[in-house]
Amino acid sequence: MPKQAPPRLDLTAAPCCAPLTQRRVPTETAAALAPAFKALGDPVRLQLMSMIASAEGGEACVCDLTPAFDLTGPTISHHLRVLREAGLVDAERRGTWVWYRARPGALRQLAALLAS
Amino acid sequence: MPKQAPPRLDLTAAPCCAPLTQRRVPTETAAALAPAFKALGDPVRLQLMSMIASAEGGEACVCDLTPAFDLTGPTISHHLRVLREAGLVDAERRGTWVWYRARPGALRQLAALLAS
DNA sequence: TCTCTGATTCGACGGATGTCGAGACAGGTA
DNA sequence: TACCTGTCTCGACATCCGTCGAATCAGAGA
Repeated sequence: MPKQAPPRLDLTAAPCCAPLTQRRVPTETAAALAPAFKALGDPVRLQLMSMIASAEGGEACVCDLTPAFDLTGPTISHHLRVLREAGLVDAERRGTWVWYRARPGALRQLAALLAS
Repeated sequence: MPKQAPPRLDLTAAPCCAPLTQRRVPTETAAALAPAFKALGDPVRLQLMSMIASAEGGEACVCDLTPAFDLTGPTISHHLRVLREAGLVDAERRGTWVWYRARPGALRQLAALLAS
C-alpha cells in the first residue's frame, strides 16, 4: 500500500466513451485515457493486470504476484504503482500482506472506447 | 508510405484473446499485445487512431491529420509509424497523398482482451 | 522492545521515447 | 527537364522508463 494516497487517475471522470471508431476522441478524453493504455503497454504490467483481475476473490496478494516473474520485488512494486496511478487497480494492506484488486469500471471504459 | 514494408506486428497471430479478467494472459500473448496498447498510450496517437478509424470511407489522409495537431510533420509521421508498426493501421500512397486506414481486427482483438 | 518478513521508496544506470530542423524522396505539373 | 508540394528519414536533444541494489517502513510475534 502506498504511504499516502498517490495521485490517482479517476477514469470514470473522463469525458466519456463513445467508441474510437465512431467519432474523433476529444483531446481531453485522449489525455485522460492514454495513461491507462500506456500502463497496459508493458508485457509485465499486462500480465499483472490479468493476474489481479482474474484472481479468485477478485484480489491478488503481492506475495503471489512477485514470484510469478523473473524480476525483483522493487521492480514489481514499481509496475504495480504504475497500474495504481493509472487508475486500473487499488491496493489495500491487510496485516502483513498487500492485496491488489481491479478497479471496477476502468477496464470496461477502455473496452468501450475500443469497441466497434 | 514507408519506403519498404516496415516490421509490422500481426496482432491476429497472437495466441488469442480470452478476456484479461477470465484467466491469466500467457507471456507470449502479453508480449504480442502490449506493443499495441503502448502505441495507444500516447494522447496524440490515440487521437490519430480515432481520426483514422472514424474517418468517412474508413481512411484518412496525412494532409488532414497533420494540421489537426500543434506538431510538426515529422512528429506526426513518427506517431503514424508507431501505429503502423504496432499493427493498428495500414498506409497506402495514392498519387501525392498517403492514406491511412485502421487494420481490421486489431482494435477488436484489444477490445476482446479487455472485455469482461 | 527487539527481530523477522513483506512491501515500498530511493538513487542510479542504460536504453527507449517525443520532439524538432534539415535534408531526401515521390509524384504532379509546367 | 525543372520545379513545387506532400511525406518520410535522419540526426540530435532532453526527457522518460524499466531495472536493480540498498535503505526504509509496516506489522506480527517472541
